[in-house]
Amino acid sequence: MKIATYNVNGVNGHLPVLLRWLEETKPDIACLQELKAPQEKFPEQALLDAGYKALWHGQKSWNGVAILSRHDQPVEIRRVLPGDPEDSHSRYIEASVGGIIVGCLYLPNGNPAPGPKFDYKLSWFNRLTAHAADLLASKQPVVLTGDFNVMPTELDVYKPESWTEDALFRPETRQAFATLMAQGWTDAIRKLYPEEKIYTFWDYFRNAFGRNAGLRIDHFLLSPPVSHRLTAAGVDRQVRSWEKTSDHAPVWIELSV
DNA sequence: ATGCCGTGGAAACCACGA
Repeated sequence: MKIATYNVNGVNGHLPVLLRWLEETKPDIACLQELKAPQEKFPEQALLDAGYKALWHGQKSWNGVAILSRHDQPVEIRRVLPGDPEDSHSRYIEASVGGIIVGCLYLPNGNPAPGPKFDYKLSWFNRLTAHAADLLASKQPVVLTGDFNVMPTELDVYKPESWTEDALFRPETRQAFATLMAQGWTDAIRKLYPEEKIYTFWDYFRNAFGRNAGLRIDHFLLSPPVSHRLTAAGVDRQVRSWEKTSDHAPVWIELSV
């Protein structure tokens, strides 16, 4: 079973690329972030025609997350990260699909830091960590995936020294990620490729993709019952080279059944 | 060192992204 995650940076603006990627790589489950579309403007029919049933939580202009399945309809568990009734951003959706609990997330960017946006990032991270502990305690097979907006280590940044003050790489952010991982999650890419420079995002400008000036910020976190099923993982780098593409590339894992 | 590009929505610019 193949599960993928992809920050599409506008599900309608980049729909042709999304459909081409689904057609070419055929993930069984796909998690999307940055839909940038209100609930009623999600391209449900185009995805159904492509063979995918969807569950989504849209928002006008920004954010927005979705879970797609080639097989059974994803069964919604929640569409809000617990812990803050005032939080109006669509950044989390969770479903039972293919016998796995899939949490699809779009963690706040947090820049500029310090400041209120960075505070929001860290507080969102704390809520995620609290919820992740509950998920682990359930002993269920769980996959937490999406755009974490964190480069966990220097290996995950093309030029670490120029990112130390950035919200994606500040010590507080990396510490928050480390605290989450210490609960017992497995970083799928790092389990299989502990030493390789692997990126999932390249800026649109300064020829970032051509220079491979990238970041690894889209991650797959696997609970113990899932991590022992991991057989392969990778990044669909070629998608980033297509016309009218997202600034992120899809990431995927393969699980034994 | 830097939103230099790109999306979406409103308004012909602005917010936001990493």
